[in-house]
Amino acid sequence: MGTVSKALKLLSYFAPDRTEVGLSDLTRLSGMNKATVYRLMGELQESGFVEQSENDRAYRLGPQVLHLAALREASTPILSVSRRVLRELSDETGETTHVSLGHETHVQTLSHAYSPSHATKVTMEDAQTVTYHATSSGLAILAYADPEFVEQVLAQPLKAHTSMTLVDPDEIRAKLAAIRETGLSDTLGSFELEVHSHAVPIFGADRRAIGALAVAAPASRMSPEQQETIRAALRRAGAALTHRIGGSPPADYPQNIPA
Amino acid sequence: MGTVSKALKLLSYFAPDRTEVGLSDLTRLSGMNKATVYRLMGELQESGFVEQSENDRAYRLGPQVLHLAALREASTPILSVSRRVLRELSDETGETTHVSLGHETHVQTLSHAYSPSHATKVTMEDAQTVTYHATSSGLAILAYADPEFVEQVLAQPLKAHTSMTLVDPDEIRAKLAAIRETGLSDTLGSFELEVHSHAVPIFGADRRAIGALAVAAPASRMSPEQQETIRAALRRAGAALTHRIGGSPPADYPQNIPA
DNA sequence: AACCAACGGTTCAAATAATGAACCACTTGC
DNA sequence: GCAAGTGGTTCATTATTTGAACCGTTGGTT
Repeated sequence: MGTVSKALKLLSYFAPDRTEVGLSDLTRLSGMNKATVYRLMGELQESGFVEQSENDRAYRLGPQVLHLAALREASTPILSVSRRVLRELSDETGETTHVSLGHETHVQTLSHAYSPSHATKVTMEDAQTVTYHATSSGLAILAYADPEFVEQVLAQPLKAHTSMTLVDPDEIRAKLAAIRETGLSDTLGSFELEVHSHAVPIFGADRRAIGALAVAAPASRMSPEQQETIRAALRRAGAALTHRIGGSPPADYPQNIPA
Repeated sequence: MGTVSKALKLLSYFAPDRTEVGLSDLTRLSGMNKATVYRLMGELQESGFVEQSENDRAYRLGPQVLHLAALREASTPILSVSRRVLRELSDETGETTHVSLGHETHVQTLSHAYSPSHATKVTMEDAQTVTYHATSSGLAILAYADPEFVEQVLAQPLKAHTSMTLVDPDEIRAKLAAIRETGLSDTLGSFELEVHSHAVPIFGADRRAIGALAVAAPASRMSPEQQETIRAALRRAGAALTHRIGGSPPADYPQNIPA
């Protein structure tokens, strides 16, 4: 692993529940030498990727990441576009919605929206890291990913988040095939019990799945009618989001599924 | 310069008008060896900071920057908060508004809002890089920056963007002192002719200026009354933004300026 | 069709930068 | 006043980065 990768890996230890990290923590988390971490963080700081708290000297992400994100948005505006799509989808379905992006080994939630319709709802945090195999979003992405990428994901240890999580690679492959039939994935309690989640893949300009759009609802509220509402709304919203970021679904993506 | 800094410097060549850059371009822009650029970009790609176009192999910023920005927003939500502040300020003043962040050698616009009030307005792009000395935002930040930082900025060559740009360090120092009197900066045509811009600094938790909030209007529309409206609105909005990101103005910041 | 220039990508000995054990100064809790 | 934690620093050893020259392709010109 090159020096640059090591430095960037240090950035990955920031998380929603750990927005500030000290030098010693980073050293432990990364397993690198303290002097190395210190120097790398110093370089990251010079470039504005992290900044240091005045009093306790803990590191936090710096303003430079906002700048780069603004630039990325200028070319591929998935965030700003998805915000509106999420808002509409939440209003339409009355449930919590979110978009996620597929990464090398995991899926990251990017943005979410709540609906005021119900007092009980699935709550979310942005920038959460979740697994491919246990989430409807992750499975939706996998269903339209390169087969070798799927195998790479399935070759890793698959954690059983709940008793409902699919951890058998063969079962997951079957599930992915089923998802490809409809273009829509759903999981019941496989990441968190009592949560019934539906998702559709979002495609980039190269017709590959780059992320997913999802609706998460309490299982208790998931009547067959509600499920049909969600599936229809999700299909429309997903197609809209894919289109508005300049992407296109692959030729074999089920376009017009009759009710 | 360490390897990490070199890699991160490569990211700085992305701009609103150059969202995709090829290997040879990066080599020329950075002055580094092609093999070096290739390897560094490869590492940036592995970490998801950039991705490569399928057809022409040009690099563009990757999804990882969005993830980090979402995290940064979770701890210091300047972007999401500023969006609302900008909206209100634009509605109130009828003009274009924007927030910028101060960096080592330059200022970067982060987000902006337009007003529908007038057909003619100042147009903006997010993630633009501008100079400290020629913009009201930059001067507002400098007025509340460390004196040594000010000298560092003034020691660089100061480009005359227009005939109105202040380029004499002494004149700029005088201007900064004047800004400190009122806590508000304005420039007329110093970055672009015919644009009259007002700005207030935004302070972080450590009471240092981290950025600026600005209103940019066509000079022709800037009557004394309109100017007073803008100054008052800007003062309020700036205080609100500083407060809502968890920051505080320094003790010597003029708080309640009578009209 | 032959040419040329520019592109992305690759190689490997030489040069340079990264590394890590041990260190210091400081703060916190007992 | 001790012990254990913190952030920060040093410097000989080591491993990585570097860059000139290379290859294969592509697209435009003669």
